[in-house]
Formats: sequence, C-alpha cells, structure tokens
Amino acid sequence: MVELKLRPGHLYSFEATTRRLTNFEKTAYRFLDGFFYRTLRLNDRPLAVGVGWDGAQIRVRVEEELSEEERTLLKQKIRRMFSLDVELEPFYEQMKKEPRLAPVIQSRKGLHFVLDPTLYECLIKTIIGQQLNLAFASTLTQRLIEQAGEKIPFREEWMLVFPTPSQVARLDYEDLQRLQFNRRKAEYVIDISRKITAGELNLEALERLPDADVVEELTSLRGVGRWTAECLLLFGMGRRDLLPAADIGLRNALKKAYGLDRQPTEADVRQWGESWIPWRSYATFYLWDFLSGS
DNA sequence: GGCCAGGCTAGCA
DNA sequence: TGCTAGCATGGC
Repeated sequence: MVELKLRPGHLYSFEATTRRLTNFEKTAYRFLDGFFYRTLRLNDRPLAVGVGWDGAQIRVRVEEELSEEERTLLKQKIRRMFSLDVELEPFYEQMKKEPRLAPVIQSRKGLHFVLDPTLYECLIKTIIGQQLNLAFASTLTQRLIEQAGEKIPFREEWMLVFPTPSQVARLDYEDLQRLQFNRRKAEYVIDISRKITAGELNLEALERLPDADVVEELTSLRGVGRWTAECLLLFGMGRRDLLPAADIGLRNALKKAYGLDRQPTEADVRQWGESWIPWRSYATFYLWDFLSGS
C-alpha cells in the first residue's frame, strides 16, 4: 500500500471540488472511507487510486506497490487532474466587478476543475453526452465501460477501467446499438477509436496547440462539433478561457443567475462573456455548478 | 403524452 | 451560408 501527499499550490476547497464527483462523475468515482476511488492507467498499468483530504493536503492512496517512476507519474497525474497548481485569486478579483455573478463565484471559492485522466476518456464521454440528459448519458458511458473495459480486483471486489482506444476499436457498431446508442453515435465513438489505434489521430499532440487550433483539428472529426471540442479543452486539458456559449446548461444557469424570464441566446452569452476573459472556463464551470443546485 | 436534454450530421434550399 | 429533421431514451 502506498500513500502520497500533495499540497495544493493555492486556495483550494476539496469539498467543493469533489462534490460533483459522486453526482456527474458517478460512473468513474466511488466514494469509500473518505476517499474518492477511480481507476486509471500508469504506463498502461491499470490501478485503483483513492483521493482524499487531510485538511491541508490531498491524500493519494493505492493498495498496491509502485515503482519510483510510477509514484512520480501518479503525482503528476493527480496534480493535473485535480488542478492543484491553478491559482484562482485573479479570477475572484476580476469577478467582483460582476454584480450578478459575484455571489455565485464567492460562495464557491476554492472550487476547481477535476479533469479526466486521459483526453480519450474525455472525448468519448463528451460525445456520448451530446444532446442527452446527464442521467442517460451516464448510463450509456457505464455500459460502454462494462462492454469494452477490463476489470481489476479491488478489496475483494473489482473495479472497471475505462477502455483504451484499441479495446473500443474492436467493437462493432451493433454492439453499441444493443446498449441503446443511436447508430450515428456508435459510429462516432468506434470510428474515432479506430483512428487513434491506426495512428491517424493523436490527441496528446493537440496539447501543444492553442485553443482555436485544437477546435479546428477536432471538429474535422465526424461526430465532433464545436461544443464537444470545447468540452475537451475544458475537462480534458483544463484550458482557462473557453466559453461554450451555445451550451444549454450555461444558458440556463445565466437565466437563473441573472433572473431572466427567457433563456439567453448564444450571442448574449458571448457578449456577457467578454468581461470574463481570460477566465471564461471558470466562470462557465462555476455557473454549471450553480445550476446543478448546490 | 409532450417536450426538452450540458449536439451533430446530412440533406435541402 | 443557413435551416431543419432525425436520432434513442429518460425525466419532468
């Protein structure tokens, strides 16, 4: 058993940050003994990793032995996934000037993104979530993991590991249709996985590109529109200034926060968002959190 | 039963 | 370039 500690570089609320894990990310995370457990891969080795909080630091728990290299990798991965090096004070300062948003922001101080461990997982989950209500999207994701992923032992039981591109590439469209994916969504998910497996698509290489280029590259894929590309930049890469202005959730959140009697248009959102630059991702994220009722 | 879900593509003007 | 039907199901 290995336990590591990681200190956040800046103001950090573990409680606010993990609140959504048992809700929106409930297919990935399992809460047990004060730790949020999920599986991820270190150099292709699947592991169950628990993440908790000791009041000042993140506790990371793995119930197997790790090499020095794996420890280093795990630390890097968790720091990145839990946004431990993101400094939000400038964001809070800037948003004080937004009277209608300030209460939403100030009551969530220390809330950070929890990123997916891989860009592939993020992209596939986002495609599955297109247009569907979150509950059903989560059901479909879970079914994909059960169909294509592998199981690893965990405390007398097992946990599922999100499948690799090659594991999904081996499926037929009909396999996913049986899980109640619509035909086109089955094609998007499998075709993209096959492209990655064939070496025709390298998601990691996109990390080096600016936002606009990532959107351009990704939207050339069948099944990926602007919203999906922006979600990858947000929840896969943690980019700080994305505004998914057409997003239904964001528009509903603004309607609620601003006390409007109709849903604002995409153009409204873009215009209001101008004054959130360069923190539009975080403004969006805090509004989503506000909408989900906490 | 009807309409909307944290969209996208293909087909048509 | 811009508009819209269709998708497959759950939740309200």
